[in-house]
Amino acid sequence: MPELPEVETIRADLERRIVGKRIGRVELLWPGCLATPSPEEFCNELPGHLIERAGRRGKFLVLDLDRGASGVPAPHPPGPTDPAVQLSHAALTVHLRMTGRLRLRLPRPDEERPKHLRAVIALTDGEALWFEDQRKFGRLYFTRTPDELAAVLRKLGPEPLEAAFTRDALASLLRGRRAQLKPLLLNQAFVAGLGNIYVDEALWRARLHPLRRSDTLTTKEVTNLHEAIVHALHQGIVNRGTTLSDYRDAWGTAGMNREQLAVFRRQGKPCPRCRTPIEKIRVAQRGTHFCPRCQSLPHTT
DNA sequence: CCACAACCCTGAGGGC
DNA sequence: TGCCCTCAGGGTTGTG
Repeated sequence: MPELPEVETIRADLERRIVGKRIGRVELLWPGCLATPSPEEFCNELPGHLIERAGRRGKFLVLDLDRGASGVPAPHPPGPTDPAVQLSHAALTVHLRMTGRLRLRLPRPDEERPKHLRAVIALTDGEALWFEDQRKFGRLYFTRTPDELAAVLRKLGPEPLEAAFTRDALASLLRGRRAQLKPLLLNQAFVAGLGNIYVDEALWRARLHPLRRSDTLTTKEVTNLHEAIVHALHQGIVNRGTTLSDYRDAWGTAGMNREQLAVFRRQGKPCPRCRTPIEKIRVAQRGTHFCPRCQSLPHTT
């Protein structure tokens, strides 16, 4: 399940390898993976665009494209320093959801294609971006204006690894919320990029019970939670992501963060801090792992 | 705002 | 071998 660290790993790898390259032929092997626009528009309009940047927003990978469309004049030709130049760009956005993979490879002429290949974005230098997805939850978005891209990303909360996400910012977000911590942190509108793995890991590090109500945290606990979120995500990135079964980076290689996990899918195994066996419960329809001793729930809930 | 559940989907693993 | 059931879960949608 690719979360922020996994998407960030893929983004950083792609950034070095595909920026400045041009998109060639596009194949949709399973059109259902396309969120927007129509398959015809996608296959006809995407080729020719130059990839200018590999960005990320939460768990979305955003490839910024030039305006492409050779020969089509801009609606209102801007001057060379006009910010509208930036704002006019198209984008190819990917959400990997559960089992999605994005791989950059040099296809061999006679090779067999994997069963779960859903889309192929060829580059004009001969390489190709493969979008694979066993469970068909992942989605591609081709947007042609900043407004269209903004509509895709509009519900996302703040980026937890940006400078603006301070301890005080988290405290301010928490103010007035009364949900349980686990579902709140999974909510992408609250903070963008956390998923089941890193929420469990962050709550363990902060010594907070997943069912703890968000409006009962002390100042010190908010500080701990902030530090724990940032630490869990950074550690995931340093280790190039967590591979439980499906996740692979842009070269098809597994991440190494699984060995560093304190609680996730470690039920019955000793807590790295206190050796108490890790427990697994179900919260918000998600498997939730925690140390019953380190992360005890106050009697006041 | 919050909790809950169905839905989208495939493959792995258990029971018989 | 094979069939049925459960489980895995990110995000959307709808209900209360």
